Amino acid sequence: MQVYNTLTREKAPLTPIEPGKIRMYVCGMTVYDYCHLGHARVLVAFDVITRYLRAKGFDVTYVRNITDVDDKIIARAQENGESIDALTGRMIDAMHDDERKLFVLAPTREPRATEHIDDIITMVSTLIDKGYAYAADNGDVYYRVRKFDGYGKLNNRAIDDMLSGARVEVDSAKADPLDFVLWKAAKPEESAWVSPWGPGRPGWHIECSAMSTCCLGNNFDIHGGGPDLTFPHHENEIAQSEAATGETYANVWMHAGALRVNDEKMSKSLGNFFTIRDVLEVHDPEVVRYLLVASHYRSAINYAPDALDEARRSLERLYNALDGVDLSSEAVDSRYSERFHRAMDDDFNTPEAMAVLFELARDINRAKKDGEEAGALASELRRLAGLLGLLNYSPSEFLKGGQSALEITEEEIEAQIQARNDARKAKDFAEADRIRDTLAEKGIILKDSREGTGWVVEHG
RNA sequence: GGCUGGAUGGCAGAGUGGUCAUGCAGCGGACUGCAACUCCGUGUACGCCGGUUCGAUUCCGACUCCAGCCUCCA
Repeated sequence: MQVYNTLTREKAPLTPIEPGKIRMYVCGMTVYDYCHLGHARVLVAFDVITRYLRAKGFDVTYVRNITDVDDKIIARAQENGESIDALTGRMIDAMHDDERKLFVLAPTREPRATEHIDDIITMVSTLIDKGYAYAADNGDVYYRVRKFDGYGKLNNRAIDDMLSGARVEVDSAKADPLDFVLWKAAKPEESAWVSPWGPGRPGWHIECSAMSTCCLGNNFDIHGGGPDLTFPHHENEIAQSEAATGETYANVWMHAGALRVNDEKMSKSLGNFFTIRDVLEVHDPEVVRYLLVASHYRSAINYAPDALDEARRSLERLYNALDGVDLSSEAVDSRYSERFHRAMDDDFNTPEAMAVLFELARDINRAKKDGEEAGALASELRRLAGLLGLLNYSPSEFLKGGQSALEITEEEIEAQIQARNDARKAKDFAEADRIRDTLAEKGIILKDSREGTGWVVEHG
């Protein structure tokens, strides 16, 4: 199993710290708003990684935090005129709902920053004791970046290069512009936690260091996150944790690629982001998931309207292959499985793994055509796709899906099909075609076969 | 400016030192009353210039262009 490590910028064999076990931490959401497609990308990427590692027999402990204390949360709660707890509670529920819809399995643990304030305070104290942090006059506590030798190693950056680009902060209590905040003093009106440095709340970076260490130990296997977290967030986590514990923090750093919208960066500041729930209003969750899995996890994905339509048509091919085949038989054909695993073993190469799925589909279709038993192949297709979290539905569920939008019931469709088949028997093809066209206008596509007439719902 | 990663057929997207990615779309054929599904066939694709090699899209070097990070963001 080869995995690309952002820290070394190369693939290397994955060697668990404890044989057979993988301890993984992924930076989760700041819960002040609904999750957007960029979140979906990260969620799905690490879901596939977890599913596959487990399928390979690893005992995976997957920890993904929730940031439920932060400036943006405070601001948004105020804006909405609701309490912080009400806001974060609502957003956490919504996030779980989005995840389930996208077939993302729940992480093993989901620690919340507010539940780890003591651990955070302990770590900040340790950093102060070791000389890596200092309490400033304004009540903030800062990390002394220049004190940590390895600073910049994740991003291959020299400290002095950063200085030239650093923003000049007019009104700062920092001893050095590069220093970053570990503990923020509360403003008079704000709710705050008691600390040795006065009332305040944790800085963003420290919570991940504290929670990952608490849940997984000082040294763990994989640390993941979105593409824009490598700097400064992950760089700062390394500085905090390694200074505090004296041990190597995460062995492997994994970062998902960016998700772009119509060839533009998707960002809060540009305001062009799609929430997951908006997209799922219009598109089947598995279609969205397919789109995300069809590219390698590290490459950029461009989200565009056409891309989802194409994803649906590709998925239809897979479901069409499964359609009408008995899926109860045992899946055993090592040829496909071997190739699938070879692809996934190479840094989770999902596009290549999916090529195997489509070859399976073709072989199933050939077998069906030749009247051969296709059950074992179909079961294999379903099993392998399941490792990617795909083909969760029955073929008819998927192919006949989206009926809620239809203005015709299943009974009416069946009645029309019967009427058409009567017309066909009577060689009244004009009438038969008229019925078929009428149904087509309503989004119902008929499929004649030896076994009878079936139907699917047309999309797009 | 610094760092990182890209440039593959109409589109999406893997990969490889020398016969095949895969999907969508297109075209031709088969099946069908006609369709849909499906099957078979089909495309001088690898940014540009040099080098290494019997042979490079794949290795090396230069160049051009693009994106991300360096500021809250997954």
